[in-house]
Amino acid sequence: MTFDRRAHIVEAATRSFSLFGYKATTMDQVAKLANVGKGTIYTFFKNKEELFDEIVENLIADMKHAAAEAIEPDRGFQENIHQALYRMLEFRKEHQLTIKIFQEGQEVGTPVVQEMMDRVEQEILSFIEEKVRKAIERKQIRPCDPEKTAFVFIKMYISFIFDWERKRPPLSKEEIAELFDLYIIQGLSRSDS
Amino acid sequence: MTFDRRAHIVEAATRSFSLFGYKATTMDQVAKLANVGKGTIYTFFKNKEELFDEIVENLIADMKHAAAEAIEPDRGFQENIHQALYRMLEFRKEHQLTIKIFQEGQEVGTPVVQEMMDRVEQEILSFIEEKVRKAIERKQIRPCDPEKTAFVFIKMYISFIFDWERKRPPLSKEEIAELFDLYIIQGLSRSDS
DNA sequence: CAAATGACCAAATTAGTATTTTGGTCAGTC
DNA sequence: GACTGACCAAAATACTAATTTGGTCATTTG
Repeated sequence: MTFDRRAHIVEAATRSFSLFGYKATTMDQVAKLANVGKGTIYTFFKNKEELFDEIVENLIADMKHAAAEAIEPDRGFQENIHQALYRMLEFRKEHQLTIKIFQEGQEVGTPVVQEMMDRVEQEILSFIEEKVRKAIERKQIRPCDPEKTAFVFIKMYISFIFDWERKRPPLSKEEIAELFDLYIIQGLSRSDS
Repeated sequence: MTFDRRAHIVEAATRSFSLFGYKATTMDQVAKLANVGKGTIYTFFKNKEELFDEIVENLIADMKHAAAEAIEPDRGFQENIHQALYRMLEFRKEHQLTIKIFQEGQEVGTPVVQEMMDRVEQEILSFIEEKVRKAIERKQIRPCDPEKTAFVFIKMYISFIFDWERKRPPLSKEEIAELFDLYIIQGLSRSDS
């Protein structure tokens, strides 16, 4: 009957953070949701922030997993990058927890939450940077600074997925792939017909 | 002795908005700074927002002027776009009023101020969009959707000028020009040596 | 006796309120 | 009749009381 208490706590906290965000989640509430005395939480986690840390760590792992799944070795660099980036940002856009977190980080500005946002973004960056590095090695793309390149890729996708549709009809996944190809891969030069 | 009262008011208000932002600027203060009774302001402007409107309109005009100055017909499209975009974002970054406004819009979220931010961004977009349209006509670049293209240009420059240097050493004007050339104009395909 | 608990506490938040300030008006001045 | 500043309702702020919160630890429980 006595399930793994730690797992219960993490599960309950994940649900609460997803539903109410970081600030509005109280340790009392987590304890009740987890059917556990409040003190018990503190035998597994030093404090609220560390509990949140672990949950974000899980989230990042899930997101990386989703991105990795989107990649298929026999497809080209371009197609893989598109699938992976789209997947990660879709993830960020659809999962309750990321929605709440990014929202809270932006409008309330909780420092703990902002750190986590940065962590998530940094993780996406590393993932893409690695792919770019490999593509350069394999001469699939022109040589370039992998960090700046990954940075540009991500900023472009975020712009298309989040910013563009704040005042315009959203772009489909295919449209975004085309734009990525046109602007970043092909380039605008050479008006050859 | 009795200078143009309206001009005085605008001048005083500009100074106050630049110094304290929209919310923290009071009509009493503007009146005092302009050496004018408070009621007088309301003979020229319906309310605080309209006064602010006019000042932002001036700001936009100045910014467009700066951008237009950066353009020289005998230089290529690429160089001109770079100079114009850089100039506008530099303007936004250096002018007391834009700094205050964008800051207040972000952290306090005053609706009036956010509208103005949007207005400024929309204006930059139109300016660039027009340049892109002309470049396509003249076959200086590959055919493409001018709005999306202008959007990408701006997002990329904002990323490089504002976002990149939040956690990394800033990029020089030349570096940004090179990156713009590499990613958008040339493209990453074809690893020709 | 080790693991779990919840009453407990200082510190932080929030709710409630009195006070001040603000955008805007308009009767009166010059 | 252009201009003013005392005036007002509404909004913002400062202040305080009351509540809630993260975290602890003496006590209980299995």
